[in-house]
Amino acid sequence: MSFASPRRPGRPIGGQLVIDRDHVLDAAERVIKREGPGASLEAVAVEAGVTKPIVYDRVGGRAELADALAERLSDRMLEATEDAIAGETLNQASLSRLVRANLLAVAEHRELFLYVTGGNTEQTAIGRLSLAERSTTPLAKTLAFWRKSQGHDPKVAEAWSFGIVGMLQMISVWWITQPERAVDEVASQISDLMWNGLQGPRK
Amino acid sequence: MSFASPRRPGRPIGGQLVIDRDHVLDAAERVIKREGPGASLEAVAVEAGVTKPIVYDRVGGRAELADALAERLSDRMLEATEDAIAGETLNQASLSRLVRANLLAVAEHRELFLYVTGGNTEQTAIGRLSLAERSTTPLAKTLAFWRKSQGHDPKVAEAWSFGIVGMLQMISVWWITQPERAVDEVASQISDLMWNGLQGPRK
DNA sequence: CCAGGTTTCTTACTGCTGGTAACTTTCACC
DNA sequence: GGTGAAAGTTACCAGCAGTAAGAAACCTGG
Repeated sequence: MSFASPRRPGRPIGGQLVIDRDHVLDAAERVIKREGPGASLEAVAVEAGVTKPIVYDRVGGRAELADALAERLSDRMLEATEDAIAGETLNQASLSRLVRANLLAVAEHRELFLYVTGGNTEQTAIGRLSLAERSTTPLAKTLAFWRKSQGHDPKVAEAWSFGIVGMLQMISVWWITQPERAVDEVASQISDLMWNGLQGPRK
Repeated sequence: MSFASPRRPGRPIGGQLVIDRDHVLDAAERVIKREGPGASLEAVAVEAGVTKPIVYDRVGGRAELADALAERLSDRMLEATEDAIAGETLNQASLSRLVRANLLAVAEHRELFLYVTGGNTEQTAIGRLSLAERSTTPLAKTLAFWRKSQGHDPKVAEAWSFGIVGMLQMISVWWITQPERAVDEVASQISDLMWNGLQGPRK
């Protein structure tokens, strides 16, 4: 859609804006999937059928692109994990399915995941946190509620959610470089660790 | 030491090799500490008092530099965490000290940590795994032994150690961007989560 | 003692990328 | 119709990773 054919400089003949932000972001995802996490903004522009300044106008520079793609990716992953537990109350089995769904979602968007969690060169932390925070914010709320309902201090929720997300991210990176490993086994092992940890201290 | 003054091309007057690998790596650490994780190889060369081809000869390109620095950093962090538990058998209190020592070590080498765990652009995963694997390998051994001694299946050790290291890395990144947060509180919360998780299923 | 090869380092370059300034064409309004 | 805003493109700059080629000192065989 919106095939900006004019190779001619100047305002397009039809008038009005032709290329929207999502068109550029879609192109970016295709390029990253094809060329890997090292894909350049120039390649994104070519894939989108526009020129570089358009990319900068619509989404900003490299850091902002990573941030925008992080938002899209985290939405998809949240959706996938929520589907996995399907409204069921949290228990060991549903947690295992959640971890499994997370691993599979990362594998499906492998290159995109590496791009988003990878370096923004300047402030590397931001890139990794930007994906993480979109997951930790809802997770922290759930955790705080869960803790309170069990008569425990909900204050740990924020730190725990970052810990859990970090665990999932590292396991994902590790797993996608170990293709022979069975996803069910890894998901089961990790969900065991998480589930026991979440129970709080034994009396 | 080894102040290569000759701005003149050609073999140095004293004969023999003058700049060794460690000299370049030391310079790289200083530059990264001063200029942040985005420091260039050119800046490293200047700081070392040499030119770029020397850097490439001694340590290789950007990826190899990150790998070499990851090795140094992981050595220091392992030392710091081992000092924290000081040979004591693993329990909840010593685990908390371990997590605390880890956080403080990351804070001390903040920029270097971000450089090492940050993007190697091309294959981002490698950079993060290279630091992680140096921690997980000994940790997995310890975990496997611990599990066996408690009558549990030691097979989970590898996945668990990656999960734990990922948790620590993410918590570290999060914590160093939240300077107001008390380190003892975070260390205590995270060690709680870990300790309970490690205990295995309750009967 | 000196010619040629070896070691060690520098100069100078290529190719690419992120980012931007300046120009060009069309539209919309009065 | 003329004028300014809108929407693009061309063409550029600066900086960086990485490398090829050359220059000075040292070493070795005759």
